[in-house]
Amino acid sequence: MVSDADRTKRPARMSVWLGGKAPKGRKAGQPSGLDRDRITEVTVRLLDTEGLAKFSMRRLAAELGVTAMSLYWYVDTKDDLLELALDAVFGELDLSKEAERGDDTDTDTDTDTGADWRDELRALAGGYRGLLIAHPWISPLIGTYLNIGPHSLEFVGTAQRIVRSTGLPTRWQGAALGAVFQFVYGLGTVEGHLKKRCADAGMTLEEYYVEAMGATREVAGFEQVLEDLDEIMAARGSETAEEMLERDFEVALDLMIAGIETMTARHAEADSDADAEPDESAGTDEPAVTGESGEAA
Amino acid sequence: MVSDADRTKRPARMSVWLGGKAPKGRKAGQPSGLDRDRITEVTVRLLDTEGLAKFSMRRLAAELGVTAMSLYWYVDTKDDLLELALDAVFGELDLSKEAERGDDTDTDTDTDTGADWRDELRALAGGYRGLLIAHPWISPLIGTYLNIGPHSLEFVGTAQRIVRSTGLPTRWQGAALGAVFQFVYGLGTVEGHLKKRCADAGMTLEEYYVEAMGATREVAGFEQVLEDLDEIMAARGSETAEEMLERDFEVALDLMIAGIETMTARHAEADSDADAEPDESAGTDEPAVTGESGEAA
DNA sequence: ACCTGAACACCGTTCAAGT
DNA sequence: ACCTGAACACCGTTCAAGT
Repeated sequence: MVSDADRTKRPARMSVWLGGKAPKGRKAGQPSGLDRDRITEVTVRLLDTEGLAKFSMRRLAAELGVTAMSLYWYVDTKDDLLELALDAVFGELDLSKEAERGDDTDTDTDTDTGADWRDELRALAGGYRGLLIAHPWISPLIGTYLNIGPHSLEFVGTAQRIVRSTGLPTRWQGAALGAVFQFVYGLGTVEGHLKKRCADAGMTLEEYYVEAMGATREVAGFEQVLEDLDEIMAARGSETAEEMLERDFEVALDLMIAGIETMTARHAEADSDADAEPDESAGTDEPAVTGESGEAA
Repeated sequence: MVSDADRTKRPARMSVWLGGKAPKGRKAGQPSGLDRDRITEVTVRLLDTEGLAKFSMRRLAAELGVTAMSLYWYVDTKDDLLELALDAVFGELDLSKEAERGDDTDTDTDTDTGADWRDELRALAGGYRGLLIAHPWISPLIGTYLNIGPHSLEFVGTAQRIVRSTGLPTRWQGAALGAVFQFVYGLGTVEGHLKKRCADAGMTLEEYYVEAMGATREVAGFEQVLEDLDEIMAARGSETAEEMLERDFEVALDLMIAGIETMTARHAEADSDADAEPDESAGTDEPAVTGESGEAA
């Protein structure tokens, strides 16, 4: 668990989304105008401005003009509240660029109908990265919780649908999903922390780099590592650090898209003797999806 | 910061590795037999067995048979201690399969000399994944700290060297490094948490999946997501959950290796008119390396 | 139905004091 | 040089009590 909520023993429900207390409040009769939505909203705002480490039930209560204990009327534990905040943030994703949820699973499974899935993948990955950068605190939460709120599931569902439409054999789709979204998760995590630290220190990204590289230089015996970095910095021309990060992200995505295409093609030519569809789904070895939505989220 | 150490204001050094107090202790004159190495060692053990959330200076002190305040003789803050523990764990990596650190940068830059870099990449990525699974607590730390301890830098240096030997144009190498190791970071993070949660709940991975999927089923409106998972589970045959994860990891790596090969080939044919080396390094747009070792680590 | 005060069992860290 | 006790300013959560 991310918070220290485990200091006390408790029935240990797996997630807020499973049979916890009903979302109390709704009718406007509340003395303090509190309800789950409002609490969640302010939680997100506080986490954005002050970070996960400084967030506390007492701090939140103060912000809402109420005692810390009042919050426990609406929420069982701090962890529950963090789960709510996490899913709320996933709601910011604009999934409109993606196909609507269809009832039939067989619509998009053709090998290479248009370049659509590439753009969809780039859009979704970009949105996810944006979330991780705008709200750095979600990163540890994603790793920790089951992540089965409605908005998170919508995201995972969209990702699944896109990967299904790549033409990649079914038994590799789980791996492709993991490759792309775990990469974005890792990158977004680092970028999020990086930008937060810059903001907190009142530095630009450029200034931070100089500082960090100077720091690394003080650790003896690793001149080679530094040399490589210097080379890259020197050669980057007029690009800002921001642009470098952006471009690296896109190149990495291109690399994975190329990988998906190549492996799809390899598979197609491997059974070109049969005229079976490249994604015949039954096989002795199917790909794993971790079940953990963190896998895709 | 990962710990609550920021509750007090402090000069805010960037890392333990930079001009902190010298690693006290060494001579055997200590009344309690304490020194940095021993403290770090026990810290790692406690983090492994009880997790980051339960780790505290007081708990550690108790384990060492000493008051919490004694620790501050050897270490400035809890964060410093966590940085030490993090780097210690990177020391477990066996980097022997990789080429020795060479002084000349031009040795391995040929386009495609042997299949070596593929195996090296798989070995290093596998080792990193193993670390994240064996010590789930390092994941948030990697995202948080500068990560410039000697063992971490050794790891980053090795990763750089491998990517340099792929034949990929220099301006894409940063992205490739990010793609592979951020992916492993993301995957390892989720797998680490997953296995820890299973262990804590006394469940097998299989049991946990059933539980988690049943849980997801309770959230109305996402039958499609579940259907896909069911399909995958049904088709996986005799494979254990463990084996599924393992194979997904390897397929994802294959996918990225295929991506690197494809992009290298594309680049080579793009300037096949000139006989320039594919990694001529100067360009208007060089790839970024975040400077943050978290980028590769 | 909703909110509070006091209390419990914790934190990281400082500081003056001991040996 | 190394370690301690007491203290400060915090935590999440419980529980009995208020309105």
